Amino acid sequence: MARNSQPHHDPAELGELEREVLGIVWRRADASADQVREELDRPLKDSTIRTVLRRLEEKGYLEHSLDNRTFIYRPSESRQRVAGRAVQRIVDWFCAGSVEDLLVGMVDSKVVSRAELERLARRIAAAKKQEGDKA
Amino acid sequence: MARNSQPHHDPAELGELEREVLGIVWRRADASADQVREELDRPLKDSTIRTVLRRLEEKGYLEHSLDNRTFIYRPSESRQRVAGRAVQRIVDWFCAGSVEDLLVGMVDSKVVSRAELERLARRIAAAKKQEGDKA
DNA sequence: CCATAGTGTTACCAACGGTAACACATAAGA
DNA sequence: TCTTATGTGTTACCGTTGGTAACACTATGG
Repeated sequence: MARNSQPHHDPAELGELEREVLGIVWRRADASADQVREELDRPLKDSTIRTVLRRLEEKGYLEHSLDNRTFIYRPSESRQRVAGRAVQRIVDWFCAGSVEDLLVGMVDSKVVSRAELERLARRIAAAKKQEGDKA
Repeated sequence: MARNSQPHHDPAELGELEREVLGIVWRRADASADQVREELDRPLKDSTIRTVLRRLEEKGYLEHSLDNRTFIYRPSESRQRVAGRAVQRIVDWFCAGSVEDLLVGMVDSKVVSRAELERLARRIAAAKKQEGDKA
């Protein structure tokens, strides 16, 4: 299931290399296969990179345009957005849909540092205030 | 990588059925293979369930004890804790380690409802106050 | 017209997860 | 004691996914 026809892809099902490449494209905002390869530590063949890029596009993470017969890939979505959905999935799976529950767990397991939590709370408050009335 | 010898397992690499089974054990707090099977909608063979349970134990999510030659499985960790680490991984991968960044993304993509955010902020504040001074 | 640089296609293999059969042990009843 | 039920251990098969790449094709620039 979920492997059907839903428009929204599934960030957890990215492999190591795919994540790495996607990360590079996100960092650079756009990239050709060659540029990606240059930013990789591992010495991978050109076809490898291109396969990964194509797969990422098939999965909906990237789009490409042409720059003079060279494919320029750009992210379809911000990494925050993708991350957000990934977290949503985790929440659904493991926390019965409750984000609070998740946060409690993160506090409990010290996944989040206290300092981070503090800034986080501030940030949330700000976001809430900012969007608080519309909708 | 990460498939090496680290003590901490990787929640994203659970399959559909594995998550389902793990969820059942979490809900029940403990369960035998038969009990798990009864709670599943799908009609799966006994050996299937047991294979999944064993794999979950190998991956570190479950432990078992004997109740009169029957294996009783129990979670090794709370689901919140596992979820917490899963989120941590996502943050590392997609948000350069910044939880704030993630939260901003979640707000942005409306993954979290405003009501949830509100309760969340309250909860964080409470947790912060509660544990605020020790450590 | 040829070489260079890029794409499209196809493939191979290991690992994983879903699914299960079968063999083995042993407690419990006949 | 012999047998049956019940539960475990082992092994396997198969489809999908991801890492990796070769090779063929096309068109551009010299």
